[in-house]
Order: sequence, then C-alpha cells, then structure tokens
Amino acid sequence: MASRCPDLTPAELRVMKALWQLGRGSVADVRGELGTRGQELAYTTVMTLLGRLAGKGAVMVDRTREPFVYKPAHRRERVLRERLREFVRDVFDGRADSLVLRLVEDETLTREELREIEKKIVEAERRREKKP
Amino acid sequence: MASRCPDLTPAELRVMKALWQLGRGSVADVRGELGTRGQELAYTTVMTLLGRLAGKGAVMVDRTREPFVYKPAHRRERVLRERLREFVRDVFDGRADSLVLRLVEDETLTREELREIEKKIVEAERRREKKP
DNA sequence: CGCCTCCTCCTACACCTGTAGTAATGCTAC
DNA sequence: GTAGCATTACTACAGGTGTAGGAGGAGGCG
Repeated sequence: MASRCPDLTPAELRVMKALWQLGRGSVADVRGELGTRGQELAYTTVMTLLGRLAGKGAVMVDRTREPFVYKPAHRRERVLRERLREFVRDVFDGRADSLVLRLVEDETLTREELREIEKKIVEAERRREKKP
Repeated sequence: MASRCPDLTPAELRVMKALWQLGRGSVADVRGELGTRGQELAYTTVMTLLGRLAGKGAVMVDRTREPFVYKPAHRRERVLRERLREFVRDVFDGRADSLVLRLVEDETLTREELREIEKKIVEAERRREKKP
C-alpha cells in the first residue's frame, strides 16, 4: 500500500472536491468550479490553497504548461475512506456500529437508502461466510 | 428544540468525553480522567480548555464550591449526533448512505455489528411503514 | 512599442488551537 | 501566624488556517 494521504483542512477539502469534479485544471478552473458551489474566493486564495495542497502532496502540478495544471494525487474514494476512519476513531471511539445505528435511527436515511444498505449488508455477510 | 451545540475542537472534544464519563467534576478530576486515557496534560492546560468550553457554553460551571465543578451542558448523544451531521454534510456531501455503504464494504465492521445494524434497519423500515 | 490582463510568487495578517507558565489568593498544617 | 499547597485568573506563544494584496513577468491589442 502507498503513502498515507495527507491531512486536509476543511478549505482544502473543498478545493479537492472541485478538483475531483474537474479531473484536472488550472487555478481559474478550480476557482470557477468552487464558484458554482457557492464558494466565492479570490484568485490568489485558490492559488494559496492549491499551493498548500501541492506542498503536502495532495495534488500534482504540471508546470510545463502555463497556466499550471493541477491534478489530484489521490482518488476521492481513498481520501474519503481515510477521513471516515479518522472520524470514527476520534468522535465515536472507533465504534463504527454506533455511528451507523445513529444514522439509521435518526431518519437521516430514506427508505430507499435503507433498503440499499440492507442489501449491501447481506452481501457483505455472505462474502464473509465464504472467505473468513 | 434547543440552542445549537457549539463547535468543539478535537482537544475540547476529548475533554468533553472525559466529563461525560465523570458526569461532573473539578479540573483535577477531569485531568485525572484524561490521564487514564493517555492524555497527559498540565493542570493549567485542562483549565484553559474547560474555560474555553465554558465560554462557548459547552459546559456549565458551579462556582459556589471550590474547586469549581464542571458539568457538560449537552448530552453526549446530542453532540455526537450533531458532529455526525456536519461530517456527513462536509465530507460526504450529505450522502449518508454512501458513508454507510463505505463502512459496510470496508471490513470495518464485525459480523456481529453487521447483524446488529441489519436488525435496526429492519426495525426502522417497519416503523416507517406504519407512520410515514 | 507601451499598456492591460492574466498568471505566479512572495508576503501578510488576523484568528484559532494546543499547550503551558506565572501571579495572586485562600485554606491547611504545623 | 506563617510556609506550603491547591486553585483560579491572566498571559504567552508558536504553529495552523482562511483569506487576500502587491510585485513582477509574458503575451495580446491598439
């Protein structure tokens, strides 16, 4: 397995989301994408954030072209998974089940979603029976 | 419905957890409880944190007794629920289902936990059928 | 050819966080 | 009653975060 994803601040995460959406892009592109999500930021602010992200290895920069092209260094999936792990550890003391129970009981999920999750659970259980 | 729970920093949350465990207690008590969890902090550090928590209304202070007695202003349940909500919104764009799916597929949960969750889901679905 | 515009680089800066020291004050024990 | 110890109040401070301005280069337009 590869190097750990670096920690991201909330603002940085928002930038990453824009980048994941775009695939890759210039500062202006990212700024535009953030704009469509209601995050109006000055050009230089976006630059600063992308710079910090590059500094911690969360994005790759292609400097052979101007304007520079930024690209996520890790896939969204992976970063979110890691955030989730941390969150479960820090807030729910590692009790993932109690987190899920809370969501289930909290009306946060629609009937559809519940059904979908149930299906996945059954699948997961079946998988584990076979290959423990 | 009551006033929103204030935002807590990671260090503050750790203090709150100690306080929830104790029910209520002095600075020294909280410090001790944190100690048993491997969070060794100077007395004054704990004071600072409790002071900040009091400042943002997360704990109540009884100053009629010395040493002052600190007590959580909100129940654990409630604070965790709110944190979870924020997390789902900020990191998973509000898609609680995709968060849960990730946990289910991620081997993060034991067979037991999966079964438990499944049961809760069935219950929740049944509840909703009756009272939509 | 000189200016405007876009872009990058460096700098700034106020606020938040984690962590703790020092001063003051009051109670306890000799 | 005086020297400690516990406790609180005030202060500190380095590092992180969110947000952005200004300087300077490079290319397009009049």
